[in-house]
Amino acid sequence: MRILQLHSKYITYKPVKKEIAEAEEAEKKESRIDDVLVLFTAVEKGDDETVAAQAITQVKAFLDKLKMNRVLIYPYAHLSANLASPSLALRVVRAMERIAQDAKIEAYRAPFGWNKQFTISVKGHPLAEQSRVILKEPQMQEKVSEALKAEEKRESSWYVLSPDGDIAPVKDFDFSKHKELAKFAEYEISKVRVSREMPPHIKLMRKLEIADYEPGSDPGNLRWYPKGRLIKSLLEQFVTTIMMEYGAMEVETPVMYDFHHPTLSSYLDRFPARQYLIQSEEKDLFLRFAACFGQFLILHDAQFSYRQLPLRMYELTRYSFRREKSGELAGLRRQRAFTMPDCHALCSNLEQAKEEFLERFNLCRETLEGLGLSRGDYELGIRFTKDFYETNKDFITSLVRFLDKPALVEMFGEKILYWVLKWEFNFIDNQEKASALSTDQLDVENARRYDITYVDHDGGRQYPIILHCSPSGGIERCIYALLEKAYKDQKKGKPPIFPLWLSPTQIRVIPVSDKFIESAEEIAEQITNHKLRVDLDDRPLTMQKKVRAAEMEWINYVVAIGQKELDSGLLSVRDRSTGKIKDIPLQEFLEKATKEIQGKPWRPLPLPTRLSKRPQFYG
RNA sequence: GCCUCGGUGGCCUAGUUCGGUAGGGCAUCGCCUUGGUAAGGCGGUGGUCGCGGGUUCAAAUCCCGCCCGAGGCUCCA
Repeated sequence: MRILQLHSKYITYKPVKKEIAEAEEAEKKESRIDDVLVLFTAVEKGDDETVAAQAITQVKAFLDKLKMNRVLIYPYAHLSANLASPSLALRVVRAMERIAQDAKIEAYRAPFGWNKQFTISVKGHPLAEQSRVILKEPQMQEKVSEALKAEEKRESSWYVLSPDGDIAPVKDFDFSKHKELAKFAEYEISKVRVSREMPPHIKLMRKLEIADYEPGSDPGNLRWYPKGRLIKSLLEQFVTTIMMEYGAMEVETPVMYDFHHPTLSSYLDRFPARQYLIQSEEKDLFLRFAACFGQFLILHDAQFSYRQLPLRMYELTRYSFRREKSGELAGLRRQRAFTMPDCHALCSNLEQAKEEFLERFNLCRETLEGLGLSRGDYELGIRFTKDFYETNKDFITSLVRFLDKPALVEMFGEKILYWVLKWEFNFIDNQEKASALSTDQLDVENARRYDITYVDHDGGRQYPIILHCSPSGGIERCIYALLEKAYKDQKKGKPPIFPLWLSPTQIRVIPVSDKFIESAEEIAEQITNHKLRVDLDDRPLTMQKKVRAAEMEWINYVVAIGQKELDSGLLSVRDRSTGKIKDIPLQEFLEKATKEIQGKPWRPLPLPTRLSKRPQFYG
């Protein structure tokens, strides 16, 4: 028996004419049923009442889950090429109706054997559309055991792996010195959280005029204000530079792909509900959710041999699209359109892959360090198959040793996805939720799927091992982590602050009265010449108020200009990180600030230098 | 998508229990003040109380539907 099950707002149907001699008697009149689970049902050879009962049991379970109780059994032959005889089929659908009514389900049935006209409105939630195949008992057992096996495979167990190689089940590990790891384990394993607050970073992303929700778009597609665009752009530039230095070749690939492309569709079949779909002329297209597609298609067509391996390819995807469920979207933590650096490396064999993997692990650590997240700010999660661990213990432990703190481990009985080893750096936020930043995977499957081959020593074709890495994770998510970290600092009594290189305004010059605006402007110009982002508060406000405004914007250095400075030649610099005011010569201050941002990308101030000329985007 | 809670000038918020002229603070604009490191003073503009419908003499307030947000569930390359 095959059932196409549709949770519908309503269905209307009207018998038009009898199709077969055995058709039931029915009136040619339209029926309408609201809020109903429609079961388009095809009865196949070998089905009987036990199959009908089995079908209703499954449907009942589903109804309970959706808290509804109304079904329409709609005989629909087109689902199967192996139909039962009409007389048997009629018997079976009648049995379904009866069994359903016995189970206290409000059951309706469309007449059998008629050509019917119908209109249906299907609800949009993920469970609304399902198909079922129900087989007779003996075959079913086989099916069930297969399903069970699949279930077993999916089962994983949790451990903590220490730098010395000790691996202990999570319940036996002493977390007293590893509070953040405990939170991570809690989140990953039990996923129990209670929070009624708005995530702090969402308030901050608005208050600091970084980004905001865009009501004119789809949820999870953000608008970026000038300051946010600057921060994001600096991070993008930073990560891209690291990738180029690592030896990756930067490419750019399309954001949309043919839904029916032979190679892509097999990959896509595994994530049918998660894409944005668009139509153009006759084509069905989907928006990419990572850079894999474009890079793999390039690599499929490219010519290369073992001599060019490892081969590294990189793209900063602006954007990657994932149509996450609306309830899962949260500010800068998770969007439907996000920016992800994605780097693949093709390796000739496991040995080379392992070496490459370690190099990238270190690179990821440096990347996070550079953007202001140190070892203490994230937790390592490692996932692998049992087999892979058994044969590569030292290698896996070496990852943990690199970071020099225990990692949470998820071990799988068998390979269920395309990778055998994967790790992530996870940031734990103020609500004790964990989000992956950097990640790398060791993929032993997709080269075959995409038919990516290299020429080996002997001239034969080989499938490479593919590593998939995002050195920083989503760029938006990096900003989320920085904001949440700042909020953590604030709770501890430290001033929240950005690393200097990421601050939209690094230095603010405040004239103590408007007599000094001109002198302040001259100072500001000198600072700008040193590639520092400086602005000037020329508004007719009191000095105190301007200082307050600067502090609320998280500006790293505030420089006051008045008669005193002009006389002494020293600058009066307020340092946000310490709250102290120091009088130092301009040159010395410039050297200090320049040193602080050494080696990091720079972009000019994204707003008018004079505050009086600026719009207010929020608040 | 489901369940729960919420939505009041650009921002924060009082008022909703028990229906009766929407009130305050910040920001913005104007005037006074020209200042020394986290809020100087006075005055003005700005709201069909998320949207649509209903009940009522009367709705921010009660009822229904929808939109948006948060939390939970589910899902998560």
